[in-house]
Amino acid sequence: MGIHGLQKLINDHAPGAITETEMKNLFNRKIAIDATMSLYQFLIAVRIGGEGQPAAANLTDESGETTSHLQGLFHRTIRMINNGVKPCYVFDGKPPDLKAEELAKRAAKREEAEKNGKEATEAGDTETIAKFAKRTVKVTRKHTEEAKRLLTLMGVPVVDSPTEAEAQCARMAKEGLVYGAGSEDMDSLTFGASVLIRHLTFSEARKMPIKEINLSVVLEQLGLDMNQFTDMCILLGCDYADSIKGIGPVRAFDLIKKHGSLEEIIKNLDSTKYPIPESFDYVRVRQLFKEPDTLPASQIDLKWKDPDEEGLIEFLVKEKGFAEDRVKSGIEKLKKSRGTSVQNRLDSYFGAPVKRKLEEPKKEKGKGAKKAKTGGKAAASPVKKGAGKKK
DNA sequence: GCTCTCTCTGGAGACGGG
DNA sequence: TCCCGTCC
DNA sequence: ACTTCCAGAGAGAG
Repeated sequence: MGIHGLQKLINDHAPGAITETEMKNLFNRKIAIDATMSLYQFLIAVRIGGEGQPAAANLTDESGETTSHLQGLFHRTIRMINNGVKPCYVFDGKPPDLKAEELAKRAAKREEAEKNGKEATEAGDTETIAKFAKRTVKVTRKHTEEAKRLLTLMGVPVVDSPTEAEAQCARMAKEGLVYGAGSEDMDSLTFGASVLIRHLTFSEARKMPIKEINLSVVLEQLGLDMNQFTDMCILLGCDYADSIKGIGPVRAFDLIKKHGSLEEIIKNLDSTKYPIPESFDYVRVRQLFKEPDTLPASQIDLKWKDPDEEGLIEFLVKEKGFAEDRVKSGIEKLKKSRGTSVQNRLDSYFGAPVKRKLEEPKKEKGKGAKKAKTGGKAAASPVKKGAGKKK
């Protein structure tokens, strides 16, 4: 997924488009997130390492149904909301035709893995079973429905995209419905997202910084318009077409600057030196990036609500076997964060004074590590960040 | 010297008790 | 603050 | 998608 080498090209030629943001810059920001990608990650990652464990070592409820996606989604979403972010999750619809080839490849791979897994099961080879389990991971309709139910109970809006969620997120950002698209995929920019936010899954300070990439600055600093940028992305290599051997980031950028469009580039390219691959239907790919089948902002209504406490207990604790105290503490974080966010919005609307009573130093029980969000702007920058950096 | 390709490396969810 | 067992 | 994938860094080929 993504555009090959685009991150580096932007690093090199449009560094001003990249901002390392702090959490406060995302406070009250609405961000559209590809839900399917997130669920996939959780299904892959949230597992019990299986020495002697049964094969599919996901977290499960009593009846053996997987709950890894719910566990991951619940906590990650709480984390974001707890930091003032307003996430909405966008779900995939039908994939575009141009992706059929790519999807067929993936399906074949999965089938092969399933076959191997089955043979291992018959042989009772638990190690091999576990090995192939991760390759057969697939986000099912059931996972999706459960994720939507959970998010709705949490008061988080969900959006159904007609086609690719990534394209829908981009359009929502483009049309100003949200601040940006939260994704690791650079093709968000090719789909026209005004702002792409990478490494949003901030795990406190121990992880990578959050990076914002601003599309208009990218275009400005590269000296390209959006059509030229799109053509360059196709040249770099995307999910929907093969790339041309021998054309990398440097030549792609050069060529688009020189000729302005793929038509002109191909016309002027030495085809013996750089043969055009057969499946290089750049006209259709260009069209797909430019006008993907997505909903306009006017047809989407985003509302963040208070969590349904009873509903969450019923779903997560009674049906899915989550620990009640953990779910309750999660709900408390949601309620508290929402209160803060509403309060803050009213404050800024009415020009309220700085003084507030929300200065509880303990954001979590017992852990004073995080800076208490005092009302004043005491320049309370967490200075102690770059601690254990040994390398 | 420049550019692409190859190879190697490291990291890949989140929580929380100790 | 980090490590690592656990989350379900 | 961890028996993989990706990004970054450095070496080497054209």
